[in-house]
Amino acid sequence: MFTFAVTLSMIKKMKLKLPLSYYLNQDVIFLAKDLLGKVLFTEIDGDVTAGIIVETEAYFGVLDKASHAYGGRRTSRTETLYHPGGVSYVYLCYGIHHLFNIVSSVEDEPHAVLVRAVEPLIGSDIMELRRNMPASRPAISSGPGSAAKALGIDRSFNKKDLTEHEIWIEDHGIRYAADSIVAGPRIGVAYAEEDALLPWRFYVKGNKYVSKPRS
DNA sequence: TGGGGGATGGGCT
DNA sequence: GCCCATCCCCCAA
Repeated sequence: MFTFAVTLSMIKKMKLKLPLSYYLNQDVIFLAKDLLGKVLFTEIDGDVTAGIIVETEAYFGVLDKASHAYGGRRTSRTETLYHPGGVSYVYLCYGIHHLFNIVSSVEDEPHAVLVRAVEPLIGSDIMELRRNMPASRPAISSGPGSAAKALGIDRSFNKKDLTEHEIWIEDHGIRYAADSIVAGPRIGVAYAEEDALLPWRFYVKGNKYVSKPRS
């Protein structure tokens, strides 16, 4: 009986990176759900870290009152959202936290998926240094600000090509049963009026890295 | 040019 | 549960 470990170098040799065509999909609600289980990577000064995406939110472009692009708003910040799918959108929230989004769909259709939590997969030791806490604590990568920080994502990652090698996403074949994916209202978007109630937050039921909405 | 507010998180009570 | 850090964005003027 043989056993073997999947090493980082083996993973790097396989063609697991999601292709540009994946991000051009015009159904951002589908993508937000489909991205659960995909693996988000960064490589910074030779340090590779990666986490399994376990919580996302879809932002439905110009029609979505919760989106930065609502009503077709086009500013220097939101310009990234109008780019064709397959780039990152990173912005500073509350002056402190960097929030990472995946821009999707075609040019001038500013859809995006916010990554709200990841489960550490590769480089937990590096994440511990970035977060200044032990990897045993779910808080290390729970919530959009923490997930981005654990992966070393800051504003310099805005508008990066996700098919390149600074930040990218891979499919490692992780799949969740339909009944273990939960859909519910998005977090922190009360200002979006009726759109605040849309069930466009998706997460893996029971996963300890999924963020806890404040009650 | 000014100021109100935000797709949050951590620490303390 | 409460508090507030901290900075950039954005729109009104």
